[in-house]
Amino acid sequence: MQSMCESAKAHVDDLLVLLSKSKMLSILYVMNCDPDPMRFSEIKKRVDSSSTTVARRLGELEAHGLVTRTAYATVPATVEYALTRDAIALQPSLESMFEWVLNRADSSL
Amino acid sequence: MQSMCESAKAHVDDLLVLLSKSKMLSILYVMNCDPDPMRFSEIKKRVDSSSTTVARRLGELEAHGLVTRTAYATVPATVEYALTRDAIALQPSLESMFEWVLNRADSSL
DNA sequence: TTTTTTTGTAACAAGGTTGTAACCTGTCCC
DNA sequence: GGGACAGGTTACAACCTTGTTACAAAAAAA
Repeated sequence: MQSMCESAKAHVDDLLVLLSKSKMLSILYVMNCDPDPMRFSEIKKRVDSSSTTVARRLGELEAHGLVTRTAYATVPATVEYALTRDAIALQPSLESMFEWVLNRADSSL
Repeated sequence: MQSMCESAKAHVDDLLVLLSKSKMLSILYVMNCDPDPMRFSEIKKRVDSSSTTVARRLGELEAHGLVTRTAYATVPATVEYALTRDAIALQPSLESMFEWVLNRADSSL
């Protein structure tokens, strides 16, 4: 953590801060569960959070190149979010982390 | 996320909130890197955070049964923290997540 | 005409979180 | 007596983050 060059450390911190934001792991997880692009309302429903927070998180993910946003000129508007290749590379970690979480939640009942 | 019984959902949320707290992933990661128990000052130095935050995080981890705290009556006091078996089970996920993070930080230089 | 739908944004108050600085315990050493 | 050390705790101000509410747009349905 402390033994790297300054800029690498900054990038690592940046990513850890990103991943540690509320609902971030959940969003990445639900998007990973389903390989198809997902609509805003579907993500919001699955992670069970406010529009504001979901919109903020998706914006942050897009800014970091982890999701793409595609808007269609339908009525009413349709917007699809998809994970980028980089984000998909995170899939195995997320899956095993959630497996651990679910396991632990189960055994604590 | 939304399709489970209420209490399981609460436990999952609880764990996700825990893991999403600042420096939490870093603490678990540095403790995983080295299999030996680790002292407070060593953890603090490696994750580069304030005593207050490190103490709070370690307390939360202990409350969740993810670390054990052992105090020795040396002079001055020595306290060692160790991951529990449960926390060690999270190791593979953390390792591959950090690998992804480091990779990504590297390529963005 | 009014309502409904999707996908957001803006403002704001309430609450949560952080680091800093000060302090503490207990013993050894000067 | 006065440090120094490890491992914290406490108080507090500053900052960050959250949800809520209101609003938007455009067309189709009631």
